[in-house]
Amino acid sequence: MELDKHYDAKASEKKWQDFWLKEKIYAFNPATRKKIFSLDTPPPTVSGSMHIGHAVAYSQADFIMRYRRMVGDEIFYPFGFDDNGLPSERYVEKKCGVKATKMKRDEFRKLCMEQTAEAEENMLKQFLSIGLSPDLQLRYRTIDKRVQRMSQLSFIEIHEMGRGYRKEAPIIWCPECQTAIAQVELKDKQFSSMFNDIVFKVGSSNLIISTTRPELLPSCVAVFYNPADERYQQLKGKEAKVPLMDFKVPILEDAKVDMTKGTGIVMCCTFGDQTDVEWYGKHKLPLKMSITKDGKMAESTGKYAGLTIKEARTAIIEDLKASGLLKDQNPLSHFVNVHERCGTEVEFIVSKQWFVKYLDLVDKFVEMGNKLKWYPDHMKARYENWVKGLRWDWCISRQRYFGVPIPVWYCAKCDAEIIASKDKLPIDPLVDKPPVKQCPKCGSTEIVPEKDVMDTWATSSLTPFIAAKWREDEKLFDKIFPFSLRSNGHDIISFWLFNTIVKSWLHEKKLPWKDAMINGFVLDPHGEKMSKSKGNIILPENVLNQFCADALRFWSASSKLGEDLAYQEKDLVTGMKFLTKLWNASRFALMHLEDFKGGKPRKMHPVDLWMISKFQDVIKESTAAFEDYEFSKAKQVVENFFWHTFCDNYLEMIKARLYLEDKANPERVSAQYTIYYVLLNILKLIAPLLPHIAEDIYQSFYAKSENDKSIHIASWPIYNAELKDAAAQKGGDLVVDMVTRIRKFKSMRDMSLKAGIDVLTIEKKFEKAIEGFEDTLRATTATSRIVFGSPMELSTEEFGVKMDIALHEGV
RNA sequence: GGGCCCGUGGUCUAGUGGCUAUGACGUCGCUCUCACACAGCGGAGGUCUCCAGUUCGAAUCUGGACGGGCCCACCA
Repeated sequence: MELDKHYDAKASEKKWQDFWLKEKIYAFNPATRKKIFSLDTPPPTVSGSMHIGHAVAYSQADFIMRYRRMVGDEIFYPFGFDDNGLPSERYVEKKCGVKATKMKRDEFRKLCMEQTAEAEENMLKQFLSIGLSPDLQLRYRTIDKRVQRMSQLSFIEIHEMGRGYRKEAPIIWCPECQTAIAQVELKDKQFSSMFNDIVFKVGSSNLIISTTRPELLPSCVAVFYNPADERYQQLKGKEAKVPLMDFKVPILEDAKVDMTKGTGIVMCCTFGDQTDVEWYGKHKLPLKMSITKDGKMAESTGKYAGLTIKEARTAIIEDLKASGLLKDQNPLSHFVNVHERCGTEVEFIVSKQWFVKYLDLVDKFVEMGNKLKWYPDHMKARYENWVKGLRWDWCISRQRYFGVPIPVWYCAKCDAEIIASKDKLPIDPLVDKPPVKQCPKCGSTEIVPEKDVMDTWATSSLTPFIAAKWREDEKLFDKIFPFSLRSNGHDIISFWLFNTIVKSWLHEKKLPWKDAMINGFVLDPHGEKMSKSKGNIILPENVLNQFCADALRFWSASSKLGEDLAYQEKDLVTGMKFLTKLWNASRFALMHLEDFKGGKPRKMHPVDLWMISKFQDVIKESTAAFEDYEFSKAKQVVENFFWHTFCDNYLEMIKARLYLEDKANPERVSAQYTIYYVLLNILKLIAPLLPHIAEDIYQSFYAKSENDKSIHIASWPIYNAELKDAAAQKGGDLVVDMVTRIRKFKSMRDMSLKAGIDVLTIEKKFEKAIEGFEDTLRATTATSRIVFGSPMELSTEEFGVKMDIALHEGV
């Protein structure tokens, strides 16, 4: 079968994607006896569409899986979506024009279920359109009933271990969105503000304190100075009267106070910032909340009650001025934490939260990190840096709507926790009945449900469990767990990767995977991070439209593992050119293979031995690179060999033999055998990276003789030392070198490359080395006669060959 | 402030001790040679960020400086 003149990438990609699904090329066989290779990829959050970073990261993981499949492993390659939590809520609110806070919880959850399910179908199509090869039988959603059950089971087991506990803790709250938010949802924003020097009284003397948040005076619970600060030693143990307020607060020491800032004295309010939260805990300070959940001043603030934060700030400044307690005002510009979504300054409020106790396990987690094999190696340092910096237990409750409910009720009287029974999971305490009618502690019949849901990481940290059916299918789980490979971006080492290790340790006392492959970010052409506000977002669908999936993958394969990758359109163009070149070279090769009967000829031409010998090194290097997850190196090696050695040199060198009149001439058959073998194996080596075109060419010609239903389940080429031929390799390299030299000679004289050479005189000492290559050398350089003697004129740089070139007359 | 990574022709990049530093894009010249002009052949273009050290020898190792990136901490 002949290939069409032009490769229609779009049609081909669609066609083979459908084929792979239909033929179940990626199906995992649970009954397998083969070695299992399993992958745990990040379940994308449901944002409505795949972004370019996804496309690159998932392609990179896919390269490895396609390679392992060809090597002969049984592939366990699940694919999931993380529908829990904020991103989904945001997506739904935006898409449907609703607000979670203004809806009934049930209705909102129902809407989220419908919308995320729909969005996931679309996203899945996008992910498949770049040629990923997961087994869709292994698809999961983190909001699925079975996943909810698993997540709640994990919660209960952790509780049984004595590691789940509930306590009052300050949480980050967005007054605008009326919701608790996580630290990762914070953003720095620069504000111009005012440093207000206000007067606290200690006895009759003045103590000046600088603050940007005078409205928090009603919440003031202490003032601090640095124990090393000699100016304030005499204040120890004394109390300060808070201006405008009717109370005094203790003066305390803390090393965290910056002596150089303001007057070196700072007031602590519950709560102005993270440090206040810390001091509140550390110094056991009382709680005085001045700000309510809707961002207004609380009843307790007396005359300021009901004002917004800004109004209160102005009012208090005015009152301070009127009382002569405002000494000075200095404008300053500082960074404040705002909610990334609405840009509102966040507040801290206190409520009861669920925690997982794990600070005592830090050493264990470090040890686990050491056991994991990191690719690249240095990414381990980031993990360790994070683990060693942990200061708090893991807060897993969220005051949100769309997530896995915390499976607990409480006694309204004594606050006893009533945990759901394991065999009833999943449950929603707001809907389902508690397992007991009355409180086991105090006997009260008044039982209230928990409203909070779990942090999305509490569930998505279970992805290996989810995919391998932990506590569901123990036989399968034992086979799969621990996984072979985890792939994720370096930005979520401290979240997803770390949390997964935590859960895996708690439940199974094992590392969840053997290897971790960490990929970089996609940046814009200038090397900057993409963001909506900068307007420099590259949409994968545009890339796919303008180019194609294989080109996108080709570009994705060009980044070294762990390194960031800048989007350069020219790299996509390069990918397209490569596809064209591969197509054309194959077209040429297959044209000459139509009458090839198969089988290795007894006598191989030296040029063919040269080619096959050189190709062994390519197999070796490419395989080694894939084993180390170095797909960029694998790509480079094959790309370079294919384009330059195979096309530019080898195909040119065998043309004369291919066009021989006598089709059965052994020299021709030797060349046919060689292209059959080398091209097939080049296709295999490139198949993990460019699955569509490799399949297309394979199916057009090789499938009928190779018997594998798809190139992606064909066997990976194996390095064969017996095919290494030192003599042929030397001779071939020498000839290539001479050809280059002669091409240069002609090029410098503006001559056509087919311009004839009468006599080519080559230094005698090379006669033996190029024995058998003379005809090839003559044909490739349009030389009539080669003689060996003592020439003077040209010498090649690499081998020191000396040649004379006597041109035809009149050329 | 702490940790990690990076700094190679105009642009991107390979190379982790050794002959005249790899390749791609761009650029210039030639060639429409029977797979491919989305090509081929050839040319020009680099004090390998800087300084000091180790070494017979450093882009490569060590120390420092400068510049860029990411994560964390801080932000009264």
